Amino acid sequence: MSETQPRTRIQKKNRVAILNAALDVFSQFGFRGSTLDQIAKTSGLSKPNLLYYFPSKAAIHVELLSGLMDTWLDPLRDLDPNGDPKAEILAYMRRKLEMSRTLPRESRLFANEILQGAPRMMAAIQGELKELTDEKAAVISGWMEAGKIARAHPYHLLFSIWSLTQHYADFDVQVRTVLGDLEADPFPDAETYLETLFSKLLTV
Amino acid sequence: MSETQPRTRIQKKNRVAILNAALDVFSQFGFRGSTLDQIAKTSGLSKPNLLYYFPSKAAIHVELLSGLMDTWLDPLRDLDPNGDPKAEILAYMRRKLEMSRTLPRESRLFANEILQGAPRMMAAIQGELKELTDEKAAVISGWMEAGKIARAHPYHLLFSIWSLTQHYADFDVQVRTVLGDLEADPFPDAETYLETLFSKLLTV
DNA sequence: CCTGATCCTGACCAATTGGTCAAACCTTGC
DNA sequence: GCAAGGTTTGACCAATTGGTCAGGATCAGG
Repeated sequence: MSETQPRTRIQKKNRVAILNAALDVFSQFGFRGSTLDQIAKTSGLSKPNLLYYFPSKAAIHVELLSGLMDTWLDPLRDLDPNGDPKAEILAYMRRKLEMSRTLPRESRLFANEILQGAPRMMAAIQGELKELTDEKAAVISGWMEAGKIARAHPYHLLFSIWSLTQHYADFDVQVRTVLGDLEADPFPDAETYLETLFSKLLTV
Repeated sequence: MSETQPRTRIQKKNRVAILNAALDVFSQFGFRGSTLDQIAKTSGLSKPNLLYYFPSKAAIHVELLSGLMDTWLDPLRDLDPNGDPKAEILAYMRRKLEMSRTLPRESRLFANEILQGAPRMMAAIQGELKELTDEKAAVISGWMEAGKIARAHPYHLLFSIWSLTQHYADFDVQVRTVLGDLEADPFPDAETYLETLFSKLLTV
């Protein structure tokens, strides 16, 4: 069944299991590097059974990506034009960092897609993402012109928040290896560091 | 021939052509997502001919990666313990940003490898990269303790330089799309922004 | 407990994959 | 200009790929 709305409890359970397994696999190997057999084995279902719930490998990927963009933009949507400028931007950074901690696979899925030139996400980037970014960049520009925070390129400011926070999900292996302790949690120190970085940048 | 040293001019030319094509393909699709046929077509050689110069697909990938780590660490090696602290760190950031501009495929190849858990690069990360990072983090720590620059977590400072500069290569499509003009060069503004960011962070 | 719908599987398929090989084709140095 | 080695290729192979299908197993409702 290729229906978007699961009809039975079995459908609900298995679709979740498939998407979860597919997220594991796609986020690590990208679309072309992933196979239905890997997803089947990871989900515990048979390959023909995957294709009973989704019409194709591409359909599974699209389903993951289409759900992703919404989640991805949530922290930015919450940036409040009426809040305290510096506090709002720092809170946004913290929400993005929290997403990297709790949803690292989603971050990697996104990174993989962009690395490949965003073949299946171009529309969402040109649409939702660009529109929201334009809107919030304008808000930030307003704050700067009003002298509430220091001047800086608003788009590159947003890029830097994306880059710095997602780095801790996408380059997790590198971060942990360089820090030496594979088990230790790098996020507390990262948060402190990033708070200082942006606090100094934005202080007039 | 799988020899590392090309013996004839034809060998030299074709090995370069193959590695160049492989860099194109691997940097976009990762190891598993790339095929010998793609590399063959991109390089203009036949598939059996590829395998005359390299023993396997994996050997081409390894050759690219082993050359990469050295290039990758060059800018950090040049960080001079005897130079002016703030100027040295800013210059390091500029060198890294310049590498993202001139070697975006290498940056993406690296990103792809790390995203997949660094299966073929773990040794280099635990070795060369960690050692050099430890060494330079100690230098930076020394500068901070001497009051030459403001205190900040030295490792996360380096992570932030890596993350911010590589972002402009790895997420190029997104950056250009959000900025609106696909043709425009985002790097000048990026450099100005990053100079401000790190200048403010490091000023005591 | 029966029947219709849902769910699942083994067997299968054509295309693509990484890789081999013998034979033919070039270069190069004498 | 001719051998000897270097280069290239078409034909081929076994394994893997995404996907199909007929039929059997299981479930839900009456």
